[in-house]
Amino acid sequence: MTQADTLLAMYEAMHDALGPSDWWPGDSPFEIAIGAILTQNTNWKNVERAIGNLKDHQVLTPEGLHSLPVDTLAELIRPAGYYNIKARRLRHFLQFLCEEVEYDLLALKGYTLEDLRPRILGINGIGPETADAILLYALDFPTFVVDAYTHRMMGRHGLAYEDIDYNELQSIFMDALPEDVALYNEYHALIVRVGKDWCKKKVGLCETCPLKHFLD
DNA sequence: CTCCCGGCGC
DNA sequence: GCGCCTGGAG
Repeated sequence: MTQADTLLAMYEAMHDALGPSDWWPGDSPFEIAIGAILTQNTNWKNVERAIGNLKDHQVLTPEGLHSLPVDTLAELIRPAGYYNIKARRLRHFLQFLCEEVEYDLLALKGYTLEDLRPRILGINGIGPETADAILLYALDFPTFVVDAYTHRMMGRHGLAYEDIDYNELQSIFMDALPEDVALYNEYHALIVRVGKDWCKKKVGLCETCPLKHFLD
């Protein structure tokens, strides 16, 4: 069985067990992008509270959010944690949107992935995972999102060494899988779901895991 | 107490 | 490479 066959079979196993994920949760591409920044090392439930606050104050638009003083923004996103840092990170992203496309997020779809990804990574506060989440889930670019769950799951299955870096792990998936936005979208979603419920940090609940047949 | 769909600055 | 940022749930 080749690496590609294994990764595709793992996808099938997770999808058969869990069904479609319908990701990313969010009512608009802009909301998805904001959620990607707010969820950095943070439980999604807390992000939902923060986004709810932004909606309640009717500022979940690029111009509306950018018009807020940073302290006001921080207070609104407080439930998401790291609120002072994240308020600044959101403003860096909004500043980029303003300068690059005059707040028209979807205009970024006209860029090539190769051109746009480095620009997104150049925004202070947006690293590779957040950048790829925005590119894939908000803008439909075919880039694979790697996160802590991906590292853990691949490590425990002997498919990646422990200190593999982001780009290497991303390449394992992108070299093996067909370039398919819907597949990348659902694959990462399934990894997160398995990571939360089975492939936990301290101990994996391997006995009941959808991927148990892929252990040595 | 640990963990959470990380990233930065030192 | 390490400390820091932070609230909320379990």
